[in-house]
This record gives sequence, C-alpha cells and structure tokens, in this order.
Amino acid sequence: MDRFVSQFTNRLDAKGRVSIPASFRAVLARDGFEGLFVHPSLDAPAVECGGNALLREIDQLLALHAPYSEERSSFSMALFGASEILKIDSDGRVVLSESIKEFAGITSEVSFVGQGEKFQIWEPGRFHAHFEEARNRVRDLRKQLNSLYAGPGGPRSQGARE
Amino acid sequence: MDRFVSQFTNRLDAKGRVSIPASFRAVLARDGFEGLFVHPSLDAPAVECGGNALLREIDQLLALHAPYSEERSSFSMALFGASEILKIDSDGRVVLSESIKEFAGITSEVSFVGQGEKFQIWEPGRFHAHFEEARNRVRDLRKQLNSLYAGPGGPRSQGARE
DNA sequence: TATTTTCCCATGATATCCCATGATTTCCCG
DNA sequence: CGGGAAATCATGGGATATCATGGGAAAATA
Repeated sequence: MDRFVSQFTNRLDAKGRVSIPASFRAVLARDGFEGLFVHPSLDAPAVECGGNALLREIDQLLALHAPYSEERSSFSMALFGASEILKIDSDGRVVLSESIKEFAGITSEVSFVGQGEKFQIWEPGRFHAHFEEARNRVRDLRKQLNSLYAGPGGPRSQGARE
Repeated sequence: MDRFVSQFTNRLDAKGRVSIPASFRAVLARDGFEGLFVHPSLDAPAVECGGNALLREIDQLLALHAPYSEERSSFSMALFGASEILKIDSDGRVVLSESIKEFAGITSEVSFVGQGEKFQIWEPGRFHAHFEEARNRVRDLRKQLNSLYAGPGGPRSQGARE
C-alpha cells in the first residue's frame, strides 16, 4: 500500500519519543524521503506529516505565486519557516519538537490519522472532537446531495431544491 | 535533505560569533559553496543567506531585465553591491558584519529561518511579528483560492452558496 | 605594539544509537 | 484445523555522539 490510512494512538515516552505506526513507516519507506517532513496545518490544531509527496504538494502551492512576489514570500515563510524535518530513529520513532507539541496541544499521547498522501498528528481528545464534527458535516452534505439527486430519470421538477 | 527548513534562534557570543544551525550547515555543504553568501533583503529587515543555489536565483532575477538596462544595473547594485561572503569557522560559526547587524536590528540573538533554496536571518522579535503576519496572510489567500475552486466540473457560476 | 581575527580545545545539555522486553500477531507444520 | 514457534511492534533505558557556546592562544592586521 502506498497511502496513509486508518488511525493509531501511541504514547510519548520520557524522552519525548513516539513510535510512528508501522504501516505508516512502510508508506514512508516507499516514498523514499529520509526522515519525516512536518508542518503545522493551516486550518486545524494538527500537524501535517509526510515525505516527498507532501513536499511536492507544498511546491505546487508555492508555484501558484510569482517569484519574488509578496504572496510567494509569505507562503515560503509560513510553510518552510514553520516546517521541520524530524529524524526517524532505528526503531521508527520521532521526537516531537516543543513548538509542534504546543501547536497541537500534545502532552502524553499522539493520534496518527491517515489522509492518503499524508497523515496528521493530533492530541487525541481534540482529534475525536474534530472527527465527530467532520462526521456530522458529511451527513449534512450527503442529505443535500440526496435531495438534489433524482435518479436515472433526471431531476424531478418539484422538491429538488432547498 | 537539500533545502533550508524550519527555524532556530542562536546567541551571539562576546566576539560576535553565532552558530549556523547544524541542519543548515548540512545543506550548505551539499551545495558546495565555500562560505556563506549574504545580502540584505529587498523588502524586509532581514538578510538573505545561501550558497550557489541563492546565487542562481539572483541570476534569474537579473535575467528578467535587459542587459545594460537601468533596471538591471539597479538590481545588480542592490543585490551584489550590498552582498558579502562570510567565512564559516571550523565550528560552523560566522561573524556578522556591523552593517548586517544594523540593517536587521540584531543585537544579542539571531533567528535563522528556512526558505527552501535559501534562509534568512532576523532579529527574533521582528521575526515573530513578521511570521504571524505571513501566516495570517496565507490563511486568507488560501480561503480565496478555496472559494474559487468548485471541483472537477470547473468553477460554478455564482449561486454555489454555502 | 595594540587590536582584531582565526584556530583549537573544553563543556554541559540534548539528541541519537543500540539493545532489551513483553505483548500481539503471523506463520508454519503436524 | 489447531497450537506452538517465530516475527513484529510499541515501549523502555543506558551508553555514546552531536551541538551550541565559551574561552585561550596563535596569527594577522593596522
């Protein structure tokens, strides 16, 4: 498999180390990146993690803006300046920096959440809250979709709209 | 890794020396440039630092303007004229010149900020302010981008509604 | 000669390496 | 199908290496 899927929660040890889930390590190994590339999420108290695939994503985001433009340097500052490359030790563990832990509110446990090309790390409590919220949102969106859809015969005239 | 990433703050010692973060030194070593090429930023109270990769970037910027044009010589003057090559001692430290320290407002501590191809040095207080601003800006820009995107079918006309 | 610059070594704190352990899980062979 | 051996995995801890920083002395500069 070459995607990050599922979620795991591991403990931080006394030295601040935490094991990356084995299945995630397998994806990283295939990706070929040395270490773990991480940066704080722009829209949640979580940290985005990955390898070359994530780096490519950032490059694409940067490429949207002209070189030397103010937007470009803002992105560069906010993304590269806030990123880190964590070393993965021989047992598959990383040490989370203080700034990462503070940003995500992590103290003793870490949740790893697969996101396909990348994964996120969360403080477990915050993650569960966020997860429930996402679930509810999806439910609502599906309801809206269903009410728009009217089957193979094409949209029905009447109740199709809100 | 061959990019400057993350941020570090180190102290100037009594002799005006400051350690370049080890991970940045590793990138510089790979780049192959002897010493550290620096020049004041064109739009912030910061100093741009790097090696051959940074020089290449400057060449590209100059190439945007016609040879012997006034703009070109202005850029060339502003960039190369104000640039320096700092020596890196055997412990990975540099001595910042007076003009650099004055330009950036540096007194006792220096923040090193990764920007991919290059890195910047800042007075820590100024940097934090600038960083927060960049982050907010990026958040706003991203919101604008997201509202333009409407899925594989292309942008929806108008009433896409919340 | 006086002052600054460069080289080299010392040190404490932190990060990294390497091995151990117990709990599952997977595998294999009867 | 079933049960025991082997492999995998998260976690823990001691030993070692790396890093930022400080300072002395040689070398260069004025």
